Amino acid sequence: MSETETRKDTYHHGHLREELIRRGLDALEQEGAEALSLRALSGSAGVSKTAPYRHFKDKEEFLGALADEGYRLLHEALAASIAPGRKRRRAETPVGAMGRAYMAFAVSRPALYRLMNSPLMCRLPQEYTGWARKSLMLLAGTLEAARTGAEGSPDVRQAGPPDLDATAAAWAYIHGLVLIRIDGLYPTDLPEPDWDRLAGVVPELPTGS
Amino acid sequence: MSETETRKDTYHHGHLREELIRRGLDALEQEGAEALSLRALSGSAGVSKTAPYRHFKDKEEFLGALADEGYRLLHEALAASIAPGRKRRRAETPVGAMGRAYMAFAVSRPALYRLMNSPLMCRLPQEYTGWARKSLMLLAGTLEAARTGAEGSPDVRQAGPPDLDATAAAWAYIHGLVLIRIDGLYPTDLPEPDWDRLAGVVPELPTGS
DNA sequence: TGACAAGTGTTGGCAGTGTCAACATGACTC
DNA sequence: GAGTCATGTTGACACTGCCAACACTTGTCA
Repeated sequence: MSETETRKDTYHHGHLREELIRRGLDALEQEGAEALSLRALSGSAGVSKTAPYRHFKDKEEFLGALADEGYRLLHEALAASIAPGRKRRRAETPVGAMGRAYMAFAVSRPALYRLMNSPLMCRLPQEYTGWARKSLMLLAGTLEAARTGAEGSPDVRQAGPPDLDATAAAWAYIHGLVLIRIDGLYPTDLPEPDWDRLAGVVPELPTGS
Repeated sequence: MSETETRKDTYHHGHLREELIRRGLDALEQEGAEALSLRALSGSAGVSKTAPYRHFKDKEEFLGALADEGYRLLHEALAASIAPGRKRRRAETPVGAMGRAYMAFAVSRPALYRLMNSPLMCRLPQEYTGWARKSLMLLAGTLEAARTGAEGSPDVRQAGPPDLDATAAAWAYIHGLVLIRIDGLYPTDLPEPDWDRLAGVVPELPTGS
């Protein structure tokens, strides 16, 4: 029996839901999303193959729980990147710092990042998309603070209606950048872009019609 | 028997490979990539479940063939968007026209677009990535022509070494924009961005370190 | 023309998956 | 202490990708 496996000595596991999510996050990066199997996960947790169905309606809902946890971690990382006390690179803007933190998160958990941004998300009930929403709003608030010249910690509540097109554009840029990198889409025989620098310079969208 | 099905009257099908690809592209958009099954495809083509394995090593290679065909179509669409005779919107740049064509392609075949940009691509042998490479180079050439002020049809061969970081940035922007749209990631309770406009204004990357 | 080889399609089978219905166990409540 | 409910188990079904062995057709070359 591998040391990563546990055997339950009681009929009821106790924290199966949490353990499945924890093991799911591990397996995601280890084996990839395609290979992630509820049965295998149950087995390694020491419960029967159908035990997960007491906690999740189906596999999709389980993946939703993983994604939600991913967004919680992402939100944490983004918030930390612009925390007041944090030491900054010279001439680094909050938007740039957040872009780099976003990139770092995705690179550290590529399979989870993919899952978090898969079409599955829009089919999920709201209870699984709370952190996703918060993460996007944190980005929007930071962009808005930069646009209106407000320094310090951004607060989306006081900044008035943000420029949502600009938010979408900045999000698109960093999202695309991250995916091209972690999916290995950039041709390997070309000199590799400086991903980290690019993540730090979120381009400006030409305004107008 | 459905009219979309065929029954072969000879032992050998004759054009099974082509038919599988054609049906695969259809099924991809109809049922989604997750539900795409070689067995079901074989069945609807009127051959046995293992017949595809005479033409493709495994499912991944089949998906690679679909993606390659997708990139051929994308290249076709991008090239048409900047063709000399084509009528242009007022004040539309070649880069903008190409961005809009890129968006239109992805929206018309979202599942195929996702497949074309999945991590699978970097595991594929070169014979399946030719059109992908050509498409990216077409984008790079158009960006380079815009950057150096050359008008008319871009030719990556004569433009000298392109600014690959700028290419990666522009690609990232439009790629991210497309994915956020087709994957339905943008919160539905917020006013929807003007995707088509955004696709037409590829932002400028601040130069320098 | 006829033997042979290569290409293509078929059959049966294996291991693995998600999911369901029926049942078992244990913890919590009155 | 009885009953209820959450949680875990067993067995089964339909489905998948893929493999080995076999069958049919076509083309090649003496």
